[in-house]
Amino acid sequence: MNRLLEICGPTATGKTDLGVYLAEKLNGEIISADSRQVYRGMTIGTGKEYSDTAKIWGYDLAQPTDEFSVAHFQKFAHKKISEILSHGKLPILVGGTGLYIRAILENIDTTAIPPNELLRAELETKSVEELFTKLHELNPQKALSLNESDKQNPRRLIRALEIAMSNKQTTVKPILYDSLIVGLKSDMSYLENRLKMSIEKRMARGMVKEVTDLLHAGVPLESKAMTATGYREIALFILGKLSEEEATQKWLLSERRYVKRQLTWFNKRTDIHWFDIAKAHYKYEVEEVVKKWENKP
RNA sequence: GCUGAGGUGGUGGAGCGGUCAAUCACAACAGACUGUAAAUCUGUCGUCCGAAAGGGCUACGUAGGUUCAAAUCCUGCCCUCAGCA
Repeated sequence: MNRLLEICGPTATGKTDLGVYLAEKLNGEIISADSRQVYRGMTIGTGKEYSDTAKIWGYDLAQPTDEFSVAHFQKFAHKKISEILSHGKLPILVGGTGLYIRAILENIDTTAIPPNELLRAELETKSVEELFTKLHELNPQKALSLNESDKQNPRRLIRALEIAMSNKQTTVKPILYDSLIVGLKSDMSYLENRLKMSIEKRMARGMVKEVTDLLHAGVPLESKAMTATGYREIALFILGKLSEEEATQKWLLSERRYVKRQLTWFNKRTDIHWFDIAKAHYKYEVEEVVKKWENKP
């Protein structure tokens, strides 16, 4: 089976950095699995990094006002991975968006069913109880499989209904790659420190200008792209609703909360090889593990 | 110094005699996750015992008082803010 190296972990742990390092050593190319780096014009705030030596795919796939979701990513990534493989190189999937990674490694199948905007608009007016009742009528099995949290999550209920009402059949897709998953993390106080520094760096690099440009280009404050951490906060600063100090403070807070959600997601997986980025030579340890995996028949 | 407003849990901020360990929001902590996923949603959240039901203890600036009962009413004191001097 084709090999795929996967590097995951919370934000600001140096995943791309490690990816570039390994790409050089192992003749690989990187694909970013990040739901916000796909947007053009969102560079500083989403932490895009560029390398002269390693190819990085997956940036700037859409306009911030475009519709973009896992399904688009899945299609893109599968295609890109097979291209890289056909050149005899190692594909390295690098990112912090759990669902996107899962869509590739486990090949999520409901992505074949597209959104139905009309239906969504209609369902959005209903209460979660009504949505649940309706789902229970159409697909009792799915309805009963939902946990207490999802039963009260309108977005998930609407999507479940969308699937239940679609006439397209989903087929279980096979797993396509033999993958090694490397995870990067450290303890929270260490990560928080890195977040702080990363925000300072991004501000110095021109985050305010980047957000100003987006606003001038007509990207609405409520748009999905603008929910990326930091963007709304800085936009509010630009609009005079927050001081710079307040804005960066709130930004740090949302980064922190994002990191925790990412860790909740990744910690659940049992197939991740974790490395502590606070350790001086973790890169070499990763390299060793990866090489062993690569040389295995 | 005088006048007015106010001091509530980690924070903002309700409550204005009993149903108050105190609405709500935020933060914190834990969790969910199959086309919005950096999104969305759930649970916990004074403290102690308990698996739970439930129970104990300490709390609404501070010291007293009134009352069967006070975060809520009265008085002194301390502090904060606004206006006048």
